[in-house]
Amino acid sequence: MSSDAQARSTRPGAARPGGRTARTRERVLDAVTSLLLEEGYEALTVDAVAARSGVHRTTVYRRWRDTGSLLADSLDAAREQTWEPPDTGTLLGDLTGINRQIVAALTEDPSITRALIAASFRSPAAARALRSFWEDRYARAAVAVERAARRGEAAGNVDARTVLIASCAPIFYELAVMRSPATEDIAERYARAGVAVAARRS
Amino acid sequence: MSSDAQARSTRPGAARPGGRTARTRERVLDAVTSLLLEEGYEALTVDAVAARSGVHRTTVYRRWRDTGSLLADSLDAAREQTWEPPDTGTLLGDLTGINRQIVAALTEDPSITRALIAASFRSPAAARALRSFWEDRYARAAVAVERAARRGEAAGNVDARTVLIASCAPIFYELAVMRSPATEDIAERYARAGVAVAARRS
DNA sequence: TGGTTAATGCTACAGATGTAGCGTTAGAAG
DNA sequence: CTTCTAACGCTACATCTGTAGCATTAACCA
Repeated sequence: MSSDAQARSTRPGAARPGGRTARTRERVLDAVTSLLLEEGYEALTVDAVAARSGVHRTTVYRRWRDTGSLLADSLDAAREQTWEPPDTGTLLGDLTGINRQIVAALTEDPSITRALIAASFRSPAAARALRSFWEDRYARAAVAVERAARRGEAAGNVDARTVLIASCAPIFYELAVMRSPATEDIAERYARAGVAVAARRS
Repeated sequence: MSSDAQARSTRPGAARPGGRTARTRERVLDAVTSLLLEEGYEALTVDAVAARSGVHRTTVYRRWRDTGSLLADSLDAAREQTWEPPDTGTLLGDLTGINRQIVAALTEDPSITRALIAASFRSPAAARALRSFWEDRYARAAVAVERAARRGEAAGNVDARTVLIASCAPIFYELAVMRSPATEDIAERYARAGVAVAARRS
């Protein structure tokens, strides 16, 4: 399910998905990923993508509208659908593991996750992609909270998403919004916050 | 202390702060605030600010460099330095009150806070202003956690900033990053997360 | 009061965003 | 193999960003 599948139902690519259209799409998205890796998000301009892909810039604008859509579609194409949360035997361990992945995603260079967040403020398509990606992650990670409840680490009536947000949101906030330097313990510190929320009976 | 005071020590405004320089600054910052209120953040272009203020666009670029700096300087000029956290008698009440203020700031239209976050991804000056503003708020709000510790609601050795981030970060995350719709209970829900973190002995 | 020069005004330029109109090419169907 | 037309290529345009160089104005000091 592509992030602009709806758009493509009335825009280029719907009536003739074969041959040239698919080739254009592949060349453009390849250019996006290579540009991101080699030059970073600042260099991801429509002009640069067009030049590198050999596809004309007006065609890129017609099909993707802005760099946020390009980024969203590129991530969408490369997305692994098999992510599962770690299962370490304790809620603290599971949440710490998830947080470590987020820390890594936000501090790597170039950080696609940070690029997507930045793009989301200018591009509705990027905002939708960001939101759906993480909502999917939280839905998949809910099982970690349910396991904790069965072990007695979490209250039975606790909302899994609230626990996960309590654990993850401070990581996004510190590293992506406030750009605080990443400390060694940040993943575990806020995982403990998630544990505290889970344990609290409401 | 202005957000680009350092810049102005070597750039326009340092040697001749009187008369014309001050007038130019005032006219430009007035144009920024009125543009923000009337047209929103998307309309806040250097060209529009220059046109409205009557100051030439190259002068705006010379003194502020980008719209993020304009925004940061404008906020800085209007900033009230007297904020204090609510004192309701319970930690939950205090944190809920703080969160309600953040919810209001992020959902009002136009939201200057959201505009500043958006700008921070493109403008170092805006990023600095955002960070310093909220660090100041957390420092001032720490007293609420200390009061809670004296009442026995919080562990004595708990880090106040961690509690505040646990309470506030999910609000920023949901409303500013993920753009989830604001629910009625969101302020209190994550204030409870802060309370849980505070109560937990570490 | 006049001289110095900081600060501003102005023109020009290079690059990026995003759109409009029209010509061209190549899938898809008969 | 021919026809139709979706998708693409191309040119042109308007707007915005950000910078460079030079002319002009007005603050500040002697």
